[in-house]
Amino acid sequence: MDPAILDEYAELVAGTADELPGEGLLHRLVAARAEGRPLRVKLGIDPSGTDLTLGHAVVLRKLRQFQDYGHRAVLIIGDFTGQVGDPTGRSEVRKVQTADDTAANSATYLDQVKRILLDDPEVLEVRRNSEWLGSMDFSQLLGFTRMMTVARLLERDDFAKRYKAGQPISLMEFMYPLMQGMDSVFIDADVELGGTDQTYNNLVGRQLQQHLGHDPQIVVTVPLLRGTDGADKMGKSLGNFIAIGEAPSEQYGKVMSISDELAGHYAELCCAWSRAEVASYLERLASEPFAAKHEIARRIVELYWGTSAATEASEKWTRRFSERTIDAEELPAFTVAPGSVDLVELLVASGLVASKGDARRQLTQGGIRLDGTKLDAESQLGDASDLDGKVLQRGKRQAVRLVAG
RNA sequence: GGGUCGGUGCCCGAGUGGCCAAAGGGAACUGGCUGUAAACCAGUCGGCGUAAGCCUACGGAGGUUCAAAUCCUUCCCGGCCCA
Repeated sequence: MDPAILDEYAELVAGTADELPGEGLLHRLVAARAEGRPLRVKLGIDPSGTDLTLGHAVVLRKLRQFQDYGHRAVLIIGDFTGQVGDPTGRSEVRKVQTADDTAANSATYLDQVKRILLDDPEVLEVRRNSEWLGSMDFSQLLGFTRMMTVARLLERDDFAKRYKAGQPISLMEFMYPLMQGMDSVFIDADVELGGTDQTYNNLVGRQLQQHLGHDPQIVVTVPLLRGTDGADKMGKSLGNFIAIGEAPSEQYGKVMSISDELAGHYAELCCAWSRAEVASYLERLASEPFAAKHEIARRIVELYWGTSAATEASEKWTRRFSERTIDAEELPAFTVAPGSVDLVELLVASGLVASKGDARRQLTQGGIRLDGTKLDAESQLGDASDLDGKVLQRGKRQAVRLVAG
């Protein structure tokens, strides 16, 4: 066998969680090569939110890798299925979205997706599943429903739990995996990518294709990226995310604050590195963790904002946190009303503390600094004009630049 | 439809007339140590007040009582069992 194909295969499955069936991708690569065609690699996205995070980026990067090898990414915007809502991992019936919601969301999604994928019609095909699902008639639908059994649908963990617990499962939700599978049929997918939480849905696609006598798609899943807290998967609702559109210094700082152990995980999933690069990174991480964290922070910022932004973010970080000098220009400004200033009230007004009680607590504990000098509850600030340009800080991370009003 | 158990602070969870802003754990925040890592140690963790204290809070609304998260009525929501 052509060693180049083996190598391509190895890169494509690097950092993935599962390949079903095992080595299926390799065989499909070989077959496609023999036919002189690229693979059609499907990824469905659910237009339910707006900001893409590094978590979403994992699977998009994997898709991009396929593009880099000349395969065709078929991105499916679930504008139709989005109105149903993916029941995956849900313990209750989900609210439906309106067509307007999904339309607005998918536009912002696409903008962001194109920061990762190659936006070239040769290797990118964007489809909306309303295209085929929206106009399907009832008899056609029944044709598909015959290919799936209730028992199999009930195997799904979340459905099984809900069923057992006597919680409602709407018939509409029940149809969801089937709809996702139909997408694979309609766009004729060779491969479907997804997070490990999508394994079941993706396998349904295989089953439908098989019933119709098509070559069933290979299912490749990627691990779910853990959030910056290292505990749960990265998610917007958990507040443990890094958005791909976030400012360079924010991204840099957030990456620096993750645990060492997580850095390896991010290196594999967020950096678009080859196997060899990841391996050598892991070595550096073990011997020189701090430097290695800088390296990964830099890499991630670079991917979304470019080299010079990454350099700048890195320098800023060092000034701020290693040398402990605060670059006032970078901080949000807070305008102090003229006249004499009450410290506690200023802290509350600036949003650094949650309440006056909180302000006093922080003062007692030495958490408040003005231009680097610790303040206490007795500290007098004088007049607003004396504060102009000074930096008021809570703890290590939160600070505002004061401006006399 | 019947029975039964339950709904407590960001989350889990104890409390079953006063000693309850409510045990304990987790999360979070601050300090120390550090590499804005982890681990560890210390403090804080409803609001207002320097404080005494006041206010808000134990699913909702009423009531009993000097006093209710705790008792009663009613309503809403959930689990389990039966039909």
